[in-house]
Amino acid sequence: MTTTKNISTTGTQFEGQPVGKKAYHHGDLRAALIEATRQLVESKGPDSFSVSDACRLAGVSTAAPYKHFKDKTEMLVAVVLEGMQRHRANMLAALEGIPEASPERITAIGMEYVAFALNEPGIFRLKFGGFTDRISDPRLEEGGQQSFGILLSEVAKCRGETGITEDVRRRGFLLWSFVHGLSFILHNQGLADKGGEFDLHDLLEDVSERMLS
Amino acid sequence: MTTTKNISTTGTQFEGQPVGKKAYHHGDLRAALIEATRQLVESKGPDSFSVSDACRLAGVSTAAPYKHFKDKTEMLVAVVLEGMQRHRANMLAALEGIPEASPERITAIGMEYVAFALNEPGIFRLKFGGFTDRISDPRLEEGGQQSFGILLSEVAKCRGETGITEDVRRRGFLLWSFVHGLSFILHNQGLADKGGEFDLHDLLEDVSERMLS
DNA sequence: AACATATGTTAGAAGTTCTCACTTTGACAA
DNA sequence: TTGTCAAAGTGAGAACTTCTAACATATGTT
Repeated sequence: MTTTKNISTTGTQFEGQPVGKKAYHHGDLRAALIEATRQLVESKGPDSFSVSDACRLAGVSTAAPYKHFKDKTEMLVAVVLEGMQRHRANMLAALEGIPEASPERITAIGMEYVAFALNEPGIFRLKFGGFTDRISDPRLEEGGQQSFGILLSEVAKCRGETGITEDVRRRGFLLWSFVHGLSFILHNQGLADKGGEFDLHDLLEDVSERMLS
Repeated sequence: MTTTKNISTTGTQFEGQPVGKKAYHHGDLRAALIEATRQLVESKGPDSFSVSDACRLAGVSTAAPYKHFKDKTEMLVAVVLEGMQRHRANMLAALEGIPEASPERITAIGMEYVAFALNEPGIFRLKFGGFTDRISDPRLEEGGQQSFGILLSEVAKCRGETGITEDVRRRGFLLWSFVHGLSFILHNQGLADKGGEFDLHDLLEDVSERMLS
């Protein structure tokens, strides 16, 4: 540690902050730590993530995070919650421009679901790989319900229903199971062996139609 | 640590071992550690598993495992491999007595797959939750292929094919995705919310028929 | 019986999470 | 403008981890 003067590495430096001098207070350490955690989870994998690594990346002492998070778990949960929001936003965006009540909308949701698993495997694992199993956080619960709700509403429209009937829930559940499993398999195996030979869009279209008829 | 004389807690004591006196050598520490690891993974969850806990449970020093396993990861892999063998055996056993070339055989495999996820959630998570992603062990690879092979062979028979055609592989892959996703969802949520309202056997039967026709 | 090998043990290095007492800073009231 | 307080940093260290190194003790082969 040779530098007492130091150029900020965060990019979130406040305007009034003199450049070339390290601020004692960070500005927005919470956000910086979440971003550092996200990066590390993606690059090293959730298992290898350590709070100390995140501190090193953010350029603060190892005690600093505990002013913003209860513990390591809460840091990871924060990253998951942020990821889920992006995931939902992506799925909604994927529906833009696709005719209402068409199975293609279901396919589009599935494509986006798989894309998230492949593009952000670290967060996907944290969210669905069991890490959250023993954590009862209403925000995690609620986020999952919302995502499922998007799918259910599309299924209802495709089936010509106005509400979420039991039949809609059942078909939605089956579709969700399939897309979830497909995502996990591709996520695990990186398209290498099983499944890699098939066109993703074809598979999703196929299943959407089978499940809606 | 008050006892120098100690009754073996492992149940795998050798016959010649005088009862009431702790042996310096364990007898089969490798197996005992695998069993301890399995128990802890199921009771505390894979994330909370520590080698030291396993040592305490097996009644040996924390350095002992390293005579049998390269590191912590290798201990967990050993547990996964043993679990996969049981999983395969269960699936094959579930087929007994079910008429050949009937979709009910596919359903039976699915039921067993889900049962494993619910009965041995710790191992299920280790195997499929991403832990093995960065581990390239041919035995893990091979085990997965074998399980998938069981399904493929049943699909082929149902479709009246003699070999594993592309159509068979495609249907098998779709079925597997579904069952895998279903297992994961039920595993995560313990049947609590989504999906718990439906009869498992019905769902599997439904999907098997949709995918085979 | 003796020796080589396998399989234990203790001690400890390096790294982890998290707490505690302390310091610095920004904000706001007087 | 200035004094004070709360928020948000710091360093030190306790308790735990994984894993290594050096040593001790059984086992089985000759």
